[in-house]
Amino acid sequence: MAARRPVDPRRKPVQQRAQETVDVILKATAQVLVKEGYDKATTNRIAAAAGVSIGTLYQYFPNKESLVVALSRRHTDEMMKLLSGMIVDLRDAPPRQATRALIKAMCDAHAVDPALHKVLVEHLPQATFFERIHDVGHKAHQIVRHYLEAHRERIIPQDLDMAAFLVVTTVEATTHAAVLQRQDMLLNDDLVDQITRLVHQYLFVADPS
Amino acid sequence: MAARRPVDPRRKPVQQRAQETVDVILKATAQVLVKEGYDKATTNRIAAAAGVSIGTLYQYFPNKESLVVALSRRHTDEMMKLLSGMIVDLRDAPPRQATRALIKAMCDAHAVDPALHKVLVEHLPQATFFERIHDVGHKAHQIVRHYLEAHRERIIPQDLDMAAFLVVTTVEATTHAAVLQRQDMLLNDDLVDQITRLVHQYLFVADPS
Amino acid sequence: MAARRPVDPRRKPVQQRAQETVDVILKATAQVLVKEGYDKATTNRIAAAAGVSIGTLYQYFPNKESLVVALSRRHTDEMMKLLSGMIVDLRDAPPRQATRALIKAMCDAHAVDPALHKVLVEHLPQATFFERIHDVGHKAHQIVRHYLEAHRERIIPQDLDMAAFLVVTTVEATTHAAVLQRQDMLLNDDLVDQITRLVHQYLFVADPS
Amino acid sequence: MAARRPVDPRRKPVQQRAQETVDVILKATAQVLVKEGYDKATTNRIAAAAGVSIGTLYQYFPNKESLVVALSRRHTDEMMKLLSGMIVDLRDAPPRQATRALIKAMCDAHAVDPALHKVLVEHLPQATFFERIHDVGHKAHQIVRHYLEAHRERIIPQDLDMAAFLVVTTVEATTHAAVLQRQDMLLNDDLVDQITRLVHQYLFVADPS
DNA sequence: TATGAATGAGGTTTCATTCAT
DNA sequence: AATGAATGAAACCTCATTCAT
Repeated sequence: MAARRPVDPRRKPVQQRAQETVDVILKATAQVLVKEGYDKATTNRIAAAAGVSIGTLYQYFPNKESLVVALSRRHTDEMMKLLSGMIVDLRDAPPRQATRALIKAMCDAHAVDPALHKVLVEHLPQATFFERIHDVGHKAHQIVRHYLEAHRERIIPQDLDMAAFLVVTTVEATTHAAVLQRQDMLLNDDLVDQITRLVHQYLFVADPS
Repeated sequence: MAARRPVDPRRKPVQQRAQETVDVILKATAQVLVKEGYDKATTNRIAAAAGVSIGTLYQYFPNKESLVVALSRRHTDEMMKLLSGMIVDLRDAPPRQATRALIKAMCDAHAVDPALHKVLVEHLPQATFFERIHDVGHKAHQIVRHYLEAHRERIIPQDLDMAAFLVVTTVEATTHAAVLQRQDMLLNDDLVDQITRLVHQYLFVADPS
Repeated sequence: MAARRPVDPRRKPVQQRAQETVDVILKATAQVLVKEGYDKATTNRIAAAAGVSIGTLYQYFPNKESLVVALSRRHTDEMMKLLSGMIVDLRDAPPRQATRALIKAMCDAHAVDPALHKVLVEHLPQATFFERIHDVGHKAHQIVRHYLEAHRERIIPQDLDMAAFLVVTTVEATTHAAVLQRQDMLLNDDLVDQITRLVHQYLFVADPS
Repeated sequence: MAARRPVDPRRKPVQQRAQETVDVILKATAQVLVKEGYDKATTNRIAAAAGVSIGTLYQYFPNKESLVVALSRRHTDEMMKLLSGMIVDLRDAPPRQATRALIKAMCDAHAVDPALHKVLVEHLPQATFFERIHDVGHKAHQIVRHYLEAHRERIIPQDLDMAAFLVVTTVEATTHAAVLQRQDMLLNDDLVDQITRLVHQYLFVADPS
């Protein structure tokens, strides 16, 4: 097994100014990643975009990977925050509202920075990848799984694990694709309504709710 | 607009031996891409894996990108062939069979070489990407769209374009994810059954079929 | 038209040390060009001769051609400086002195670094070539042309343009050849005297001066 | 000293067809050298231009240099032929006619293939260079030198060697430059007249001839 | 004799990273 | 803390040349 390289920030910025520098560097990283693509995102270009010297960049990040990892942490933290709100709402909500809440939350989460999300998903090395980005999917899977178990009596599919897998995959893919390719569909609630019906009819027995 | 670099093969192999060499190089490209990842897939490594000299590689491919493009053409051609079979089956099939056929075909298409498919999807430059890989999705979208229009009277969703988008995205994402992450689910027909029901209930009014 | 590659220096050195490095690299370029010839003057060899790493060389020059172009700019600037001095001397000088001044200036200009001059003249791509090196000849042509017009009444040839062409070509070729092949002839003033008479008798009607 | 590589043709073509092949290859070499420049004149490109395979080219020429050398031999042979005619004419001609003949011959010689001449002069390695191309200048120098000695009593310059150097350099440079840059001047005899007077007045004491 | 596939040394160039200032 | 000059391994790619067919 290859030796893992350090990915943690090199030094904790304590001063106000230093914290701002880190912020500027990460913002520049995101911008360059999205605008120029992963291959063109060299450390020198990022430093230039941030308006700091390459030396300064290496004061805070020991290598290029650590930059991307730090950025992905920030990004997934934001997505997670939105999904966490959902957990609370979901707990005891009736099926249709729960489904809607899941989809809404997924839309919001993917709307944080869809282009950056795409680049990060595609280019983070697998290890780091699972560690952070896939957490979003993984967390969603667990939430859904628990919900299904709690409402087992109303659920059509027998295999709850497979059902959770299908639901999460479907919701994630459709919201992600919509955000990336069909932003026009997000202007009103039609798309959310449709996905809701797609999932709801699959999961739940007919119900007057 | 940035100048596009050439991606077309440099010289058509005329001798038998040369055709074999091209084949060996592309097979090595696929292997290295999958096993080592895009960034580690250097032309020298590919040439070594193919057992030819670096010069031989450049006899047939003008640059690294052209290698990947040629490989993606082969790959998408194979996927397309499987999807094309579907068109015929779909034409006049009743809803449930048509849905099943779509999902089966998608599963088969993604099963061609899922790991390679993932690398190609993630790393092909956008322009080339849309030209070939996305063709698969695009073609599927059109097939489904036509089918929905032909059976409009039985379809629940009003917006057929959105419906086609949701169905294709869902089927593609779930089959792709299953192939990549949950190959255990593909051993029997359970997953296909589930996806079929997911899509069928969404699209079609209840029917004794 | 083929796309021109960049030839301008990549980064303006701001620190003292960097300016010295650029200087060292250009000096090494000249040395290697002269001693080894154009084809053997690889960037690696130049970097080695300069005692810097290949990466340092590419910090300041985006490609090999830009190195040669920068060097030719330096070289022609020096030659031009010497010719510019001539303009002043020539203005109102009587024929014989003017002729002598022209030849002297040409000798001095070609003596700057004759071996380098030869390599540059022979290998610079045409576009760049005309832009800089040929400027020397072009400038000389215009100076002579103006002088001839100003003294038309004493000039034998009718076609002043052709006369200027002949004079400049002759003076340039003879001084250049002398500097390159017959440096012994430059030890005293004999050669300059001879060229002076060659040109003077051709241009001017007999005169007691 | 570096070991000299063979430059002689590898095998004397004996059959009719083989002789034609050699001819085609050399013509292609000249064409590519002139149209594409020395650097772009690769052996593969030359073979392609000649319509033969690279292997065939190497049947007749052991390496690239030998190609260029063979071409330069052909070229200088043609130029020499034109100059040789001059020798006879010159022998006992009176000064003005002799001068004119020299200049005419030089014009003719440089008109053989001026663009090719330029490429060859600039790129042939020095050793080969002096051996063949400079022979033209050298031969001209000797002819002129002999003529001057034979007519010493009418010659103004004392140093006949220097005079011959000046005359040959001047005539060569002006005819060469005219052929390359000012072909319009060659349409009538004006230029030849002017060069003739330039040289004649320099060399010879006034004479009623 | 002719072919063209194959070779690989060696060229140009990039970019993550270090370190003296 | 910040700078930016310097590094060099390693990437991409070319082209003179060989050799099996």
